Amino acid sequence: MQLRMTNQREMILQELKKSKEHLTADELYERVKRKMPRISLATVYRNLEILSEVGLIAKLEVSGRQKRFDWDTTEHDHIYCVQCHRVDNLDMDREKLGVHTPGSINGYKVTGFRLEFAGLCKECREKNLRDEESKDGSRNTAESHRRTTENT
Amino acid sequence: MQLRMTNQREMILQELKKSKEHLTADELYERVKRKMPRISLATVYRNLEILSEVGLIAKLEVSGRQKRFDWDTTEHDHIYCVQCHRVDNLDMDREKLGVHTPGSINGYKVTGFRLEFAGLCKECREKNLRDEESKDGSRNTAESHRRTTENT
DNA sequence: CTCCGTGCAAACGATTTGCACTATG
DNA sequence: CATAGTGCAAATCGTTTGCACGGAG
Repeated sequence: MQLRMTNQREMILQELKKSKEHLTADELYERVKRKMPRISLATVYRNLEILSEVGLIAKLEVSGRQKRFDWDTTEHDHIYCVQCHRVDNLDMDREKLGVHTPGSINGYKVTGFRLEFAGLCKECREKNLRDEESKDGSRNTAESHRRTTENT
Repeated sequence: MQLRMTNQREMILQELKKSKEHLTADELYERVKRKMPRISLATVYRNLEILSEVGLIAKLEVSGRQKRFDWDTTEHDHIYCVQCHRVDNLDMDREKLGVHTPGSINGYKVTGFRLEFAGLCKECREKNLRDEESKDGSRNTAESHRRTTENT
């Protein structure tokens, strides 16, 4: 199974690197489509998959949501915004963190770990502040988190 | 919006706790169905969602795949098997790990982190050994991970 | 008796796949 | 010129939702 460098593959790779963001397949599709209008979403998916298998890009599986793809294939951790779901790279080095990949835990042969910080990004925090101000004294959005029956 | 403890809700909760595993919605559905054949998958989803919002169970979003649910709501990390995707609890405490939730990174206000180890579970390792032995000298399964064009 | 919860089916969003065609190496 | 890759549409997978009915409080 020989790899061929097709125009669409090259374009996908190039757009991903250019963006410097962690794009989802369809975000990338939208961008690539601007230059190659006939490209199909399936092609984007297929190429992202292949490119990540081959090590040219990295596949990111952050907390439940859509997969994102990373142009930066060196090992690093991420932080994502719980509100807008953007993902950023962290450049803190893993050594300093104190987490080390142990040889084994619970019968597992450990191959690595994923450390992922969650928080509110600057933009969302600022946005929230603005919203808070304009809405004045009514801060009960969505979630309620009530506690009930507590069985056991 | 008052929470009611219906039979199906109770059953779901009970089966999840009984299993001591991190089940997906449909795994749990299969189990509950054995005792309540008319229950619907949608009910299981709805309840898992509600129960986790309310804090009776925990929702787990581990590396890309299906959501899993955890009877254990205390804060702890996980390890999952890259081969069979089972998930186990880790009881190492976070203090000892050296990772602390910093106040802020990269403009984010950090609210927490998720640490997730990956590895091969005992069962899969044993299985692989067995397979290896019987197949003798032919270890090229699936993945090849060849490197190609390396642009930039 | 009030609504929260249910079952069902249909809708959904993300991703994958089968197919006939195209183009890279 | 063989066959990896493409575009398209349909299929699949996990999950959510609208609706009319049922049962907990």
